Amino acid sequence: MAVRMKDIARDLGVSVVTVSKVLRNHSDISEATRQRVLQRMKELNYQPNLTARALVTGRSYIVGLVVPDLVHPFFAQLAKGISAVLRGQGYSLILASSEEDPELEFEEINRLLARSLDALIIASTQSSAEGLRRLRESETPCILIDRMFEDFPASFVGVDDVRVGEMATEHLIAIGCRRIAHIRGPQVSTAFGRLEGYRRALARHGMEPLPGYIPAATVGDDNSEARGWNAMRQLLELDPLPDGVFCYNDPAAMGAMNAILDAGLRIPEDIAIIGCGNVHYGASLRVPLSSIDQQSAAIGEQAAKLALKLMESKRAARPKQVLLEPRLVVRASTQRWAAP
Amino acid sequence: MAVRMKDIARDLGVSVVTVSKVLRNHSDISEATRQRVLQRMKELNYQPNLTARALVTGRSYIVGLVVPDLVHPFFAQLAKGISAVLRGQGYSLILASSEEDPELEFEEINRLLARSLDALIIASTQSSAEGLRRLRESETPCILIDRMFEDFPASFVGVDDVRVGEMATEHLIAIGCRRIAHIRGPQVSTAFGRLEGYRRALARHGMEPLPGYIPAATVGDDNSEARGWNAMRQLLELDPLPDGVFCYNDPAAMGAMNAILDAGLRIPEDIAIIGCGNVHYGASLRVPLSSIDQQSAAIGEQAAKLALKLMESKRAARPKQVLLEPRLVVRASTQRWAAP
DNA sequence: TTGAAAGCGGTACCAA
DNA sequence: TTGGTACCGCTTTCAA
Repeated sequence: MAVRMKDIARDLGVSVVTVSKVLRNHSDISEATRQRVLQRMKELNYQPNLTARALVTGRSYIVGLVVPDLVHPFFAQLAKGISAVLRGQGYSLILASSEEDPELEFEEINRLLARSLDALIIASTQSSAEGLRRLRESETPCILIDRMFEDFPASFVGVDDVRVGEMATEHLIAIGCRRIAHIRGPQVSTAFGRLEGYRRALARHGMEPLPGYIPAATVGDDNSEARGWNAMRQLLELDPLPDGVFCYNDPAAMGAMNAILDAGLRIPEDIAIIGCGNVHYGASLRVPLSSIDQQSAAIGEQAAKLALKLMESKRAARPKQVLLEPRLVVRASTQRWAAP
Repeated sequence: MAVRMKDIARDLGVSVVTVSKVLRNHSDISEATRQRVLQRMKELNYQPNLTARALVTGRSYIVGLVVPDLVHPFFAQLAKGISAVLRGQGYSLILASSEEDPELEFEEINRLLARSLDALIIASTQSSAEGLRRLRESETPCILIDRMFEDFPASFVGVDDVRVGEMATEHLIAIGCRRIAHIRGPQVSTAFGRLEGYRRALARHGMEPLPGYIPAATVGDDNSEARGWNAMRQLLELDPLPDGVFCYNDPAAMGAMNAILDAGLRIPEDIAIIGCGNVHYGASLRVPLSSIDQQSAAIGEQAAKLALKLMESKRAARPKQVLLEPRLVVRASTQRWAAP
């Protein structure tokens, strides 16, 4: 069994309290005693039981992270960034995946709350903040990432998604596209924002989406790539064909690109494609993919730092919003000259 | 604050013990009392404090997972699979990333042990089992995945890496390659096994690696892709050039492919490439990548099931080995006719 | 400088 | 059927 304070105390003929104080560097312990205790701890390889400590202090040093899909590189990078920052401060990370299912997410949140987390970081899949009510009631510091809710008073870290949509669409316009479609994402703020940005950019240039140019993600497709492929198939039925497509994320863009190439069309000559997320293998694809960088590493880092701040502060700190600026990354899938 | 048993007991004029028994479906509670308690629990939305429960029962319902790199799709899929199986049984998953650093991994293991996990699943980055000594001493059920140690009596789930190496190399031979190089991985069992398989397959056909044909991964490269690129650059300096390369994983293969294409050579006409892992975007690459499927989903699932079994069994169950058979997936990067 | 006692939120055992 | 008591491993308070 594991070594306990009791064991050390017994061995040294001191009390448990004394051992506890040494462990936490209390000043009211004589140097001699301190040394003896430290010595014995080292010998026995003592590790304090964090569960017990959590119970009495109310601080678990555990942070929860809920993401829709771990395999999506964006969320994997996020998790990595968060984990790296927290590790340095002695925190552990409990990970839960919602599989893009609001119901499942709800259950996972409850389970996590039962573990008395010190903070929860979540890219929620809910379409309204209603499902997060219990989370708010628990008063656990909470940080939304990537996807936000207007009516939910929590901190948020993410990119400005309207800017994302504008940036991508403006870029397609700049390279000469005139019939620009948008493969949109599921019912979350990210997708809404990007769609809004797309509309605004078009409007600014006196354009608007042609009928059928905004195919919705098919429900039931198990991943973004399949959704992108299906949505692109729909677009390829249209007349006139789009000459540029802005996809709500990179996996969808990969699916769309495959659909285009399989149909015998060329990228970017016939149809230019831009995605979002800038996944790290984007440069190695059949056609290297232009993308709007979502700053996943920065989001993870900022979210973790914000979590640390919220956990340290005694009183409930005011929610804070961190909006990062997206960045355009141009690769072959949009590399062509502007039409005259 | 959160609702406690004490609150419910007080409200109903019963004892805490009674409440506790209802919660755990003890039979020695009258139906009437049971209903009243359940009723009140629902009203107050009671959630048992898992930390407290863990302290007294010695079961935390937490499983730890340590991987070298979350962003690597193989490990992301693994984590997803494990999490899915455990979720159904009420377990949570604490995730730690070792960043391929044995020292860091050592620290993470210690921290996890302090949380009294019920089991630990680990793709270890240690080059010997020595760093895992404390883990064994703790008697926490432990499951090695992907990478194993001969001299460490723990369960293992993974593919047969010698088979992986043989399969890849045999395939290159079958399509007509005669000068086959191998870009090898870091100092872990996976890499050793694949290298061994490569040698055996060559030997079986009366071949052997030419000098310089097994470039070592450059230390300091921050990821497999960069390693693959650098190693391929070394190979491209050689005379004669290899006409087939087996890479220890897919990211390395992607790096290698980029190096080849950037040098103006063709895949697979000049050099055929095969990787390992079968990452899910492999089909969308510049040249769709042939690969040996490592069964990441199956590994995750099996590891989680094995963990469940070990946790349920009272006495320390004997370590069990699960060796999965790899599968060859042929794509364009090795699609060419055998030489006459 | 040290430690006895109380308690964190539960569960186990046994007596009422 | 119900509940008192002890206890899990640690921290906090306060008296010695």
